[in-house]
Amino acid sequence: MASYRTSFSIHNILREGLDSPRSIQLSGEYTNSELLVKSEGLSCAGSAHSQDSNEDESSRNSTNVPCLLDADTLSDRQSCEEESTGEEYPHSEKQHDLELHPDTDGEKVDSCDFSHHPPKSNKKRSRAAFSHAQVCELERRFHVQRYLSGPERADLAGALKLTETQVKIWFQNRRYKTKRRQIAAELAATSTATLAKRVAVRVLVKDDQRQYRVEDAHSPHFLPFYQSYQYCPYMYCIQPWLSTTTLHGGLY
DNA sequence: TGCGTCAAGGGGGATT
DNA sequence: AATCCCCCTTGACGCA
Repeated sequence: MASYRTSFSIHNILREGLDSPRSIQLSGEYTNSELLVKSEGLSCAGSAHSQDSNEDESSRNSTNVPCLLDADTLSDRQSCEEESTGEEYPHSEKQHDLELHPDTDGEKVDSCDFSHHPPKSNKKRSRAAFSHAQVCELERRFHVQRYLSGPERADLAGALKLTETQVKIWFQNRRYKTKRRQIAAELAATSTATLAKRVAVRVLVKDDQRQYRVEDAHSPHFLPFYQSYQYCPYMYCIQPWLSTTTLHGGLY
């Protein structure tokens, strides 16, 4: 596993946030000290992030919410202790480059400093890994508002030392991720309910006559139709709208 | 090594 | 034309 390191640290962010006029307090939603606590103590850890399904309009209007993280987001990143005590953050070369040239975009990948990891190919794409503090702040902001205006995006990008494009794409991906999870959850709920209510029944018919007694259907070899897909995947090809001539002696 | 996650690529539509 | 968005895919990465 490659560990990306730059001389850039959270303290740099925090120091800039404290010293520069572009304070980390972007829209009165959080303060420098809050970010300091979050970054050094990382109060976001283990918090019960609002589930995606709960990210409703009300959350957009809320202010000063604690820094929150998805469980998965938290889990697949380094521990807070690691990040908070270390002077350096994992960053890709691209990320480093983007920070050095905040106005540039993806094309800059090829001109990255690969002194630590010589490129195998000039076209090899590297994936930026945002720091825990950056993700934490992005998540917190996302929880407050799911869409950013141009100036808001610029402020957030500046505060987090990311490009506006990175912030934009992060919010885009985050919204899509939220939607996917919500759909998956709804699908799981409805399919469970549907399966409980509806059971597909196979009926063997020939010459308009049922070819078995009803009680036979309870025998193990009469699998429900949907179960038979598991064993006969090609069965989905059998369409119910096929002509009766075709299906006589077959399955309905 | 397969799989899940995630930042980014890119197509296509809507808006200005 | 520029910009944003959604949607899906790609490629890198980390983990069991």
